[in-house]
Amino acid sequence: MPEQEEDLQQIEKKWQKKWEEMGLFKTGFNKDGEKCYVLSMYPYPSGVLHMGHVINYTIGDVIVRYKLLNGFDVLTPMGWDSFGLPAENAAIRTGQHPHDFTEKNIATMTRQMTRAGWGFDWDREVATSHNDYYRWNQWFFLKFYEKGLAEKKTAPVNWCESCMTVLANEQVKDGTCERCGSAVIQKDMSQWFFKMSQYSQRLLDGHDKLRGNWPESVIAMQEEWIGRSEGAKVVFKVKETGDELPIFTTRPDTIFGVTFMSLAPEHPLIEKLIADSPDKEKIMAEVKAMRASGTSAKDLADKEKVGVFTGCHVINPVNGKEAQLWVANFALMSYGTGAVMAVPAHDQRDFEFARKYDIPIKIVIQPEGETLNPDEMTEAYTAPGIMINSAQFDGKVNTESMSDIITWIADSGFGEGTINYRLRDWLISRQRYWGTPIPVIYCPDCGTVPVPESDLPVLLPTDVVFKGDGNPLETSESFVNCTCPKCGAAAKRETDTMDTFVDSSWYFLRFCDPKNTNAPFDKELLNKLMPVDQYIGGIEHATMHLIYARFFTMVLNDLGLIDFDEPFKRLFCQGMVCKTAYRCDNCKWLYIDDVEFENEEAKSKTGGTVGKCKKCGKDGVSAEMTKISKTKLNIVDPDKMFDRVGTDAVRLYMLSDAPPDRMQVWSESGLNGAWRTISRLRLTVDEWLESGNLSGESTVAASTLDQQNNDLLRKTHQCIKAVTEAIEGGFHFNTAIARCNELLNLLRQLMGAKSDIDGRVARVVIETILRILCPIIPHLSEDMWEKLGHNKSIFTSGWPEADEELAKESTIEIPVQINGKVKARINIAPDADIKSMQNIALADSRIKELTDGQNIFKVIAVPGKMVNLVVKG
RNA sequence: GCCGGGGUGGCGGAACGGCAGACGCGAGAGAUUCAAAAUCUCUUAUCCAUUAGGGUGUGCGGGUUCAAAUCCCGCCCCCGGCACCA
Repeated sequence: MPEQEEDLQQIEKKWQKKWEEMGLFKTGFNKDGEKCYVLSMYPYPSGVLHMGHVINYTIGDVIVRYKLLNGFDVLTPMGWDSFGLPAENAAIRTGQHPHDFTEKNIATMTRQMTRAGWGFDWDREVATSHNDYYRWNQWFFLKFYEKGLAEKKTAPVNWCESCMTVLANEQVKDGTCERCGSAVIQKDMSQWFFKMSQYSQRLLDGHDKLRGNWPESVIAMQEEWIGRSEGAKVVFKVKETGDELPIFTTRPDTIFGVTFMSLAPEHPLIEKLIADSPDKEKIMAEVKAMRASGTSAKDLADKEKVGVFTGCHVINPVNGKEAQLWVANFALMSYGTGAVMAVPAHDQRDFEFARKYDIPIKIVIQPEGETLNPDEMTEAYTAPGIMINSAQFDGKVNTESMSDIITWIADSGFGEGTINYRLRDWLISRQRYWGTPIPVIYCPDCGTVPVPESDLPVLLPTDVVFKGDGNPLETSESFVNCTCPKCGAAAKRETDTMDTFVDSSWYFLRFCDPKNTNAPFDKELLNKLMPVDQYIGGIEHATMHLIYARFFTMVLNDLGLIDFDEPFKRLFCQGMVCKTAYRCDNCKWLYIDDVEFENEEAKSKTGGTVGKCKKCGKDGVSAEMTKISKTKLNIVDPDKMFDRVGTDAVRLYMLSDAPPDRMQVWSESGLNGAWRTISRLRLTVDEWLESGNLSGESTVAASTLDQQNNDLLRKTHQCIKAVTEAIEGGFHFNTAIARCNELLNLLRQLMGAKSDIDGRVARVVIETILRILCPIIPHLSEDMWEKLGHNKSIFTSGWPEADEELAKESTIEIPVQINGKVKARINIAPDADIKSMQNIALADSRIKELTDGQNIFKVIAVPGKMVNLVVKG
């Protein structure tokens, strides 16, 4: 560990100041270069920097610096996602105003982020809780409203009892609140929505542009979330009441097999259907029980299928047959039409339901050469087969007849072919204070009136009370009471605020023009700077932020405000930071210091038992590699790490072990290794400077060198080539670092052997390593670069170029195999032809010996790779 | 169940048709030191011979090929996402 921590921090500060002075991270630094917008997801200002931020912003910063070295004009902004619940909860707890709480946290985190040395253009900083930002949320809302894309409607919504607010579908995980983990209930409420479902198909189509540049998994998650399915809408009629009951099905081929129909418990028609039933009360009680039984994943998964017969029947339009009409707990009001035609023979859910309630099962699809018997079936038959009992479709293969059936249904007036999406409208209302007020006024005479553009922003009032029971905004008289902009009558203001995902749906646009007071941004500036060339963030935003932002961008494009419809050209998702956590059966999670390891090896184990608990003495403490978290007592404080080894060593370690999209394992000893690597590099520079043998020249002709120096020079160019490919091929910084280590090891080995290294070659080697590693260890690279006599920043030195000629080997060693097993090695010219390779291989003494008296059937030679002899005894 | 990503030494990982284990961590031995830390050198997949060499090895079972961790077929396991979606 470093002895000169003071020194390290001085060096870091010195160079951060220098970069600031030279405007390294300002747009226009490489003003003739092609633009490159590198964006790391902005943080919520929690007040504490955690390792997730560190990996995210380190990757972003390395890319920024790499692009700068490659001559790009880089845009690297940063800001704050500063509206949201934690500030408000803190206000309820401590009485501190959310604004003060937020500003304090922003100040703390700015300090931490600056200290980390991440290159952001702070002149472009935005905070979404400032009214010069959120006023434009309101402005966009008005535009959406004009276009009919913002709408207030009463709908069953997700309500979190603990957060006291509604949640968007995307914010409900396994039936619990994504934020606080408590149960989410369904409630009918009148709420504001953005009509995102209208964009389902476009969101899906847009993926074609992103494929190859976005992680496959994120695209897959979005596709799943949007949930397109093709099928048909068919209108059934209720025999008893004459009501029309449309259903959506993806299996119109089974429509002749309908034996009952399921309605969602929330279906609006239920009350009317059972109005005349003698069992009315009883049925309604069961329906209510179904509605009440939770929506949490656990409930759903183990929930048995239950239902109640309404006493009514539906008429199947295709054959006029009657079928019982049931209410069933597995039918969802939120998908399709809330009514499902049930074909128990060919759908597993319907099958289970029919068996339970003794409803007939009718076969309409038969596996080829078999005859299904409804009484003996143990599960639904869902594979392809031959249609039977299906009128004119009998004898056809169901999967091939799908479109014919849909055409027939449409032509006969029974329904139509249709596409259904799982994606629903985006609920943006939140019953909270710390967010953007929705700019709407309710007038007793004029109804819902949008706030005129000229009256924006609608500011958050300060005369509010935070008690924790309901929306604090409602406690502000000055806010709620207003006059109608249309007629001047006394009116009430909307007290719902916007989901904070509205803020993050366009912050990347504001970064292009952060100070604009006349508009959210200037279109021409956006045309120059957008789209984001490289976006970096966590995968947890796959179906929330990344869908909302794409939707928002498409709407702004339709409104003519921007000229592109996909905001993020390339997306990179970093892996989680994990660390071994220890657990004792008695004492639960343990700090590593409370574990008595059974042996040295146990210290590096990432699973199984490792030793004794120091607290209670119990044996069998288990180790587990898991995401860093407070509860598992395996957190790492970035600030402490920076103090101990400096930010560069932390950065180097974060990137050196695994590719950055994989899980990162945090270990103290690994960090020490990174520190050692840096120390060796610094030592090497110092030794050369002290020796006085280092040349001032950094160009050297290979022809003037002896073999050893020539070799060193060649390895240097091979290193440049390999590193460039590793970075361009998907940010494989781990192998890039490994290549530099190899080169440094080689140099130090020669130095140790007191070899006669040419001073010019030494300079080339050292400077190449520094120029390659400077995006990763920027402060110390600059420091060494300066020591080597440079008076301009290393970041103006450009990315080193590999000289293909110099990188070429004069001879290479390749293996000679006999029947696929390596038996000897030979030296050949890298461009030796097959014939000469064969000759050299066959002339090798060891090969001669081994093939003596054998028949050589075949000699395979792959130029530049290997020779294989096929031999039989 | 479906979708995505994985399974390689004690550990993180490299190689992605052509020498398996780069680089780093850990461990062992030695050098230096009064001593420790730091640093440096060597060893480190495994088994047999241990001098030379030989066998076995990339989750499991098959296949293609002169050659497979890599390609194909069939399984198993781990991580992440979705899941009564009609």
